[in-house]
Amino acid sequence: MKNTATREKLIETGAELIGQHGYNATGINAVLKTCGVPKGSFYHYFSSKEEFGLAVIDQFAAAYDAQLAELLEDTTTPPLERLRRYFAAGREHMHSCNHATGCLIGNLGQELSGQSDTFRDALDRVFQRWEQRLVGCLKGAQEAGELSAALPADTLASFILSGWEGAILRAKTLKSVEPMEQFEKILFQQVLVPPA
Amino acid sequence: MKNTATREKLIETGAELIGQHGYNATGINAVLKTCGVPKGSFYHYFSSKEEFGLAVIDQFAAAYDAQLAELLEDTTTPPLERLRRYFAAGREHMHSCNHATGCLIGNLGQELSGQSDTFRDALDRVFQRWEQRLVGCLKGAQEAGELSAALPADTLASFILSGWEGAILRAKTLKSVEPMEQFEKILFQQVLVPPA
DNA sequence: TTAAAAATAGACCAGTCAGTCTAGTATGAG
DNA sequence: CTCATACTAGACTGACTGGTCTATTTTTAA
Repeated sequence: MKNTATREKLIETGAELIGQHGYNATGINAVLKTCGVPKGSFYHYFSSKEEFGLAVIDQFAAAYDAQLAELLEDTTTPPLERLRRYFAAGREHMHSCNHATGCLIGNLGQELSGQSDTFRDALDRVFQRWEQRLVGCLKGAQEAGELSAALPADTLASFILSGWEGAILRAKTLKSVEPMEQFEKILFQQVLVPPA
Repeated sequence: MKNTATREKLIETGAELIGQHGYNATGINAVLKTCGVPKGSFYHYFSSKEEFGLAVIDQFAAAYDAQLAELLEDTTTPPLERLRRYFAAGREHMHSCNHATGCLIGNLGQELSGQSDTFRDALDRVFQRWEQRLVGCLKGAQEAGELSAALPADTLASFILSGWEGAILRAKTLKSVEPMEQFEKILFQQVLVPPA
């Protein structure tokens, strides 16, 4: 019968709590209590907390990537404008979580990549897929003549991802989206410039 | 008699372990065992784990700021060259810790700013002092004619700090300093440019 | 020399952690 | 109906958590 509803509920609740408090600070019992699932069910679907954590990452990454694709491959909008919309969506999300959650992948990357290679690999794959989406959008901008082709798209993508993740971190500690705005401002003013 | 040696040993060990495993994942007992100090001493010097964590942050921030000042205010070197040296030092540190530790303040900012306002405030103050050091160096560069005065130094400083922290995060998950190099490359090529 | 204060020492506590275990219920196949 | 499997249910375990407690040793000041 494969009742996946309970499994999904666990993952959804896990993503929420881990996003708010981190992986280590989120107890399995807290997840169970929040979504009203007994412990027996948890260990029926997941063999350990680590496997659960990886499932949370996978599910989040899939959903996030779909959203990313929708934004960055929207061919009815000029490439650089798509990027601006992506940044705007990130700022809105930051507001909506009271500057507390930020980016789940970034949070876990910081917390777990020194703790477990399994987690680090999983998170790095997410970052790389994400970077590839940026590369696609940047190449589109270069082909459309919106963006100088002097800089390689993959270097730019790495630069943007780093900067954006860092801006999210600063926004969390500052409790303000200002660092995200400042990052975007200079990025478009100095880096993502039209051909000379 | 104010024996501060034990206290310092605790803080030093704490910084090391928290840097490696994060705050929540570092138990007091582990700190005590590592540096051979009994629990009675710990609670003689610190009233709680939180107070201990704040002391670790303070001590780290002070040491880091001193190093930062030495690098960024070295008037025998042109301002932008000072910045390059600072980035080089960061990359070296990343190598020396096997891409595992990264930046203690960044790590804790990610892990704790959603968990405790006390920690968030302390970490934000560190970031802001850090940013001010950058502002000073950037203004020096503008005065020396190395850097266009078109962009406000404080916006630039925020941009650089965000980007650098994000690059450190990426370097941790990738286990390579490449993101740090790519960030530096584009920063100097596109952002920290001489007056037109 | 002595008494107060500083510091060391670690057994101990209640609570929480991830994970196990046994029992029971629901469901689908034959 | 029958039986195996999927799933629910939660009491329980041993290890570990931050923190307390009492006792002892060391140092300082008078």
